[in-house]
Amino acid sequence: MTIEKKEVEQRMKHFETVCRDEGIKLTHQRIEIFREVAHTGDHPDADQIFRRVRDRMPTVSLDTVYRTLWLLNDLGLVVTLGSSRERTRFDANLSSHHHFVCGQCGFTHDFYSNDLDNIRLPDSVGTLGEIEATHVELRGVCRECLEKGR
Amino acid sequence: MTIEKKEVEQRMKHFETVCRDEGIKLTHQRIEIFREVAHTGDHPDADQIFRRVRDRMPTVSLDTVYRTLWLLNDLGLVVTLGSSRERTRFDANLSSHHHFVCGQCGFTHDFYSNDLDNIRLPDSVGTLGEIEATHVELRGVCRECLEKGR
DNA sequence: TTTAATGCAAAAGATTTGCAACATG
DNA sequence: CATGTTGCAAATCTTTTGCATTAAA
Repeated sequence: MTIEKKEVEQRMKHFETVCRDEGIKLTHQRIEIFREVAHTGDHPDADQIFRRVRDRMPTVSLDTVYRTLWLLNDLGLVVTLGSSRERTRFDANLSSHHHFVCGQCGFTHDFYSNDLDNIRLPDSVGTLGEIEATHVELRGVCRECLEKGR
Repeated sequence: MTIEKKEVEQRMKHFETVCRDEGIKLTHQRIEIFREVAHTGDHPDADQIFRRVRDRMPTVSLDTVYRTLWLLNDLGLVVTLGSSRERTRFDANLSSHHHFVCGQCGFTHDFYSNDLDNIRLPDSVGTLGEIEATHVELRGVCRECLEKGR
């Protein structure tokens, strides 16, 4: 799943702006690593990102990829997903979206829904703290696995 | 957070029934490990469970704890939570509930809501696959962290 | 008694860190 | 030029595995 060129450019611009504002140096490595995450919608993990970036930039190291990804996460430029047992995966899609997770193959598909973005929460949650984001996660079996299973 | 005695007993009963039905041996270790998860509501990780069980059963080993927890998970007796960067945590609360996760301290509070259990999903998700469970995750900052921050 | 489960110790992964060399602003 | 960043290699931390011993049914 590839992100539209226009969207990728927008994400790159935003990334550069945030780095400048924060006094973070724009190194080749960081640019290529962010570009890699920004232009895919398939939630790669650190190792996958490492391999893909290495194709274009053979000297890059895995630990730089890790350091950069967590930096991007701290800067709010990427988000992590992936539950406990699997590796951490990264996503540069910052617009409000929800997830359908296949319990069989682990694949996570994004989906959008205005209704879900605006769910009404029970008053009781106000006691727990301040809510910043609401995220719906559907667990199930994806079409591909359903077909394989039969 | 401690679970009511009655509820714990119910969980233990269910655990024993499932094990018998599946031909899984009811060893001391398994009983104590499940009891430990069943009687707490604070989502402990494998190591915490190990330490707590070891207090009562000094010979238990960490790998047995892991093996048992994943077995319980496969049997549908516990559920895992905890996102990528943190250790896997375990929960024996099987009734439909949702989570409030504090982005600061990582603490996950359970909460209940009939409305959320029955959210209406957009038709489009039908194309993704078969949905088994809907789970709402709220991200924010918990009361404790809010107070510390100020 | 038979088969599955445990404990131990060692292995395997994934991720992180210290430090000298290097590139960015 | 000063400082932050990288690459390397080694360390760390969590989780898993092989195997001989032990315990449940």
